[in-house]
Amino acid sequence: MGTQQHKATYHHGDLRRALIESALQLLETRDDGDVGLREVARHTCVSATAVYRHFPDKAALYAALAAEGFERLADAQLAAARRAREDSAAFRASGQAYVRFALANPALFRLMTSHMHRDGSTGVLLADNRAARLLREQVARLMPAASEAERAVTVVQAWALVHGLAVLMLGGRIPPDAALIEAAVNEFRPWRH
Amino acid sequence: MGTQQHKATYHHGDLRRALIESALQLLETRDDGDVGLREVARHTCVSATAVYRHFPDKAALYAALAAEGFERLADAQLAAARRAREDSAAFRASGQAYVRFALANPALFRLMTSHMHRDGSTGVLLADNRAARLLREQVARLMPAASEAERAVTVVQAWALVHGLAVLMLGGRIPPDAALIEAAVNEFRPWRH
DNA sequence: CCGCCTATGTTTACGATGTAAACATAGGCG
DNA sequence: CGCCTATGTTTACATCGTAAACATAGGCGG
Repeated sequence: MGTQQHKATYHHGDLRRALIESALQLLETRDDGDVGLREVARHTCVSATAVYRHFPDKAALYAALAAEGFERLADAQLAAARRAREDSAAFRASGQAYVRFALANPALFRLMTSHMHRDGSTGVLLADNRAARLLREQVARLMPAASEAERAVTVVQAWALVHGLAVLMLGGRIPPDAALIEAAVNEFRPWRH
Repeated sequence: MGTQQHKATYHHGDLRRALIESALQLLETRDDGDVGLREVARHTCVSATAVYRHFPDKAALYAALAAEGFERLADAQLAAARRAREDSAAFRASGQAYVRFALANPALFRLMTSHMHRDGSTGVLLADNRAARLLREQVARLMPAASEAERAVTVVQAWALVHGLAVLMLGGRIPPDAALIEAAVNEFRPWRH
């Protein structure tokens, strides 16, 4: 079955990491973002309460998973942006990458966004900021003449657009069509007046 | 305590309705969209399993709540649209109403969108379609010269924009600022080329 | 008007979950 | 070498969703 192996020693080498990867692995088999504490413990061949040696509670596990997810999302966006050889193309590419990431990792994406852990203690905001920083830089490059406030609004618009696309497509309220993603993202060009 | 009263008779007058309203009432006290079957039953002064006489399972209750929520959302948008005396103003007003509804009813909105019941048996899609229909009509009026495909893309963009705004603000990733809502929604005018 | 039938609630029960507390062991540091 | 602490296990409990068996109320046929 899909369980991990090793566990040769009583003391697991790095259980924290193993738990996170078990959970991520389990998330790929689902479409809702619910993993279950005991479930990931089982999948890691470890006692249910062993999780509590590495995470204070379920929310903390989720926070770690979300952090990992945000890292991967930012990586995907940066990679897509780098593949483009023009600023506006890079902007659009990273936007499309956002939506594609959500569609490719539905459960993980849902966990990142739906189970929003409001406490600022986790690394989530930092990871999130990597993507946010890229977005701000892109907008600044595309709208050099605009005021800071105008750019801020554009940042919010762009983020909301791709996030809304992702969520609506994941929820089945909009067809998860690749062409539609392209069209909806590419038509967004607020810096032309 | 916040519990309902009556229950004079053994047979509740209209328990189904009472359960739904208890649940909606409970949702107002939360910010995550989780109500709990037993919790609703308790709040209605009724046995836990009585719920199953009116809903096959928890998902069905959620579907009913979501349906109710979508009705209210559509009402809010239609009302906002009617208050405007110009087409583009109505369009913007109903968009802002969408976001404001989400911020005013965080738990209900989250229940509607996050716990997406994929089965098409419920009335959710119908209610949802009331708002979707309004949106399509508005876009058609605003872009009379555009092709059907262009309009479809604009519909998706507009929907994604307000939905993304709502979700990101609810998640605390964007400040839930009234001025920001206005700016982000009003700057969206894709029918000008 | 009476008695049964069915719709509607209740009780009890079961498995699963998140988590606290007490216990066990392994491996590094004195 | 022996203890101490970090890490994992066992046991236990409250809660949850839900199934099954039971109870009652109130309308309908006689």
